[in-house]
Amino acid sequence: MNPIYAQVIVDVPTQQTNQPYTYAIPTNLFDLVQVGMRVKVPFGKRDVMGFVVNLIDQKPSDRIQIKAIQSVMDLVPVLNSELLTLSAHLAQDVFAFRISVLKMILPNALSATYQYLIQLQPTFILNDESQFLQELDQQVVQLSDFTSRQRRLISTLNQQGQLTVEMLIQDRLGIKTQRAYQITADDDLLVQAQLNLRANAHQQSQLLAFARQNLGQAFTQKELVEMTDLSSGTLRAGVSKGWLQVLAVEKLRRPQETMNQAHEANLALNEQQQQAFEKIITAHQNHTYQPFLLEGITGSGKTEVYLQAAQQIVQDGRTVLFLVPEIALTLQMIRRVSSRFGSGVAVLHSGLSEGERYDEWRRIQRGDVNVVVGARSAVFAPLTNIGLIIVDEEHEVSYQQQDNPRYNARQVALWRGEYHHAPVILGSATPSLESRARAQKGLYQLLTLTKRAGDAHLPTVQVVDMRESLADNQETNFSPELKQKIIERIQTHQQVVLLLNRRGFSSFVMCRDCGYVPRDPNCNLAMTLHLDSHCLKCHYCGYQTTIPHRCPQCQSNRIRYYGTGTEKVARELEQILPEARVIRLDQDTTRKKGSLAKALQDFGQQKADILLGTQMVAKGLDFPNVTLVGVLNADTALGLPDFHASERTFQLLTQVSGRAGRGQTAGEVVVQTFNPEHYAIAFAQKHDYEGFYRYEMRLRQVGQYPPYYYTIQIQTSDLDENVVAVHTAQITRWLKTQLKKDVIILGPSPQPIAKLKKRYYFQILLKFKKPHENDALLQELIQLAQQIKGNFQVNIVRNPLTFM
DNA sequence: AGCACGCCGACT
DNA sequence: GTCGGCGTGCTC
Repeated sequence: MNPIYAQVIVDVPTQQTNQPYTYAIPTNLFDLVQVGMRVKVPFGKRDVMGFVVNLIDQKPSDRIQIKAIQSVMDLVPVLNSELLTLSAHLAQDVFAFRISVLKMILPNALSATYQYLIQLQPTFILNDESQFLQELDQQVVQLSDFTSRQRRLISTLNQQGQLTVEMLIQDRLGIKTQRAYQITADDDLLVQAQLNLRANAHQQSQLLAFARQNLGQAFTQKELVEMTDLSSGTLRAGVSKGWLQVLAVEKLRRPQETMNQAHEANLALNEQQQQAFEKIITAHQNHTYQPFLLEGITGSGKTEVYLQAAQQIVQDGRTVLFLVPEIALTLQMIRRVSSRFGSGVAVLHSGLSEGERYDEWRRIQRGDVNVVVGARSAVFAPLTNIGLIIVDEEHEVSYQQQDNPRYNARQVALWRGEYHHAPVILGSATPSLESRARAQKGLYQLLTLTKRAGDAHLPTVQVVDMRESLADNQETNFSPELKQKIIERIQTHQQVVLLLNRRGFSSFVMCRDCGYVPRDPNCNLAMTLHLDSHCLKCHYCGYQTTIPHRCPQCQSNRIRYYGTGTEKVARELEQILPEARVIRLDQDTTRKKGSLAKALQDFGQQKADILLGTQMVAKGLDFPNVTLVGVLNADTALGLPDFHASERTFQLLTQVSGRAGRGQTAGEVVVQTFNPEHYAIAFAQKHDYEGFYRYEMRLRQVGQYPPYYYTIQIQTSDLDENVVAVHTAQITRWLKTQLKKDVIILGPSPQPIAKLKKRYYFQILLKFKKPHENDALLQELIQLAQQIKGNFQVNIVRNPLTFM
């Protein structure tokens, strides 16, 4: 029997509607409705968009009244069964609504817009109240254009027949078309036309000649004009005489970076690269899911391994998904991939316009491409037959989406690799502890690259103790050592990269004399400065204390918050080195599209001596003439109230050190710090990732942090401070009775000041051993919290990266 | 989300 | 008495 009911996820993102609704398929839509398509369905008093997730032949229950699907929005499904399954899995995993996940997976262009067509009828009576309707400059409106009072009036007038309201659900964006001509006449007719032509009608004669040679074919207007040198007027004449027919053909909006890339040749692999390559290919040939952790020092040629493996997979007829972090270097990497794979590449990243993104997505959807390269959201590319997934710089936090749905692209990549029985390469010079630990356990296969390409060596790293530099009470960003080395480089026309670490900027207190940072006695994490309430607070467990005026360690009174900006540093540079040409790179200077690329290009062409920037200068830049890297303040991230602080600092220092000495001349790195003995800095100095890994893992184990424990953050909020406090305490009590004894509960800990939209926030933190052991309970918590009246809200974050 | 229902205070 | 404020509940 034919399925006559469709289960639909409706476009209403609430807890109560987070379930499939059953609709009847009317007979005229019988052959049209398929799983994975978007449909318009009546929902309550209005129509909404929805996704068909299942077809069934029986009502799930006799008690419910069933409505019929109104219309189908797609000709072919926009979601295949893999992505539908993934959406269900992700919704569970990140505690998000299924509809939010479905919409996130698709390009924005396919998210419905809800509009209304309002037409005034002859019976319309104009008065003060209804005047706004008369004054509407267009008939198509959005509900948000009106106040609730106006909406009420529209509804009344509609009932009285004074106006009609029609609902329009549309794609946010259409398919762009281009005028084209098809040669529809047969040869006889064209010959006849040629005979009847006036002798001086050269243009038309030329058109007829062209048409006879290309019978039945179609060309865009642009192509025709270029090929024949005819005017568009002649073409129109051809149409009116019945030789040609006008049609609209699809015009794909292609991102600029994919165009006209010169082909790049393969480089020879060294022995280590070759070994890594072969292991990956073997997994591919065996058609098995196998994650690889490719741990290769900076400059060891990880990219070459990715690209050659990808080539092999493409040759074998399967497709490749290549993820790069959303950083300054995304475009550079995309160009490189494009240059190897030509027109078979699609790109997806945040810099695309909605139209470009939609069109690239459609090229993938139809199977026109075999390689997709892009940032976080590219992990949802509708590729079929995936043979390899690459996650470059797998430790990057930008793979984690920071707002709901908070998915992690690296995790999704592994999920898809498993689904397609394909190898997944996680590559990094400084793998995340989590991934490295999994390699240790044998869950991932570890591949290592320890040699730099060519003759290049890793740079020497000098650590400068800023406590000494600042002893003479000068507030400078430059130690004498760094100053001296910069001067030398500029005199010999070499280039310098300076990193000003802004992460954790001025959010904590540090002693300028001894580097002491107040830490919370329970968690041993740096406490966050709250200037408004004049206190220091541990965001992890809620411990709170006053701001010290004297350093408890050395009794100095120079204990204060710490921070500086690139602008300030640039001014100081100008004083020290007036002749140096400096390019500044930070959020402010790179906000405009293309300005970052321009700045990097200028630096590459040596139009400047010094590149001064924030985190974005640390990753992936490859300038052979850079022989000195200076880190102005290595410490700031260490002050973050986050157990990842050391890991982030080590990664940043290692990555930025990798920018020096990529050419013939050896490189040097100067790291300025108030904590010269800190292990993250010491291991980075020795380029010793493995040493850092072992040391940090011991600390994580003792402190009961990931990767030894999984974490869940339960965020609660309300407009009323007392209400949220009471409910959060209640939830904590409930959790204590429900959770297993070995689950560690931290908190509740309040955020003392109302944050966004005047809401007050609390958090509870759970630490536990098995990844999904509390999922059912947390779902139950969401259900329970939903029944609480008022503005109280609960939000659950898996593996949080920040703790308020 | 958006819409109706229903309860309460402020007005022709 | 009724208009309209908003809290509450439902949508196949």
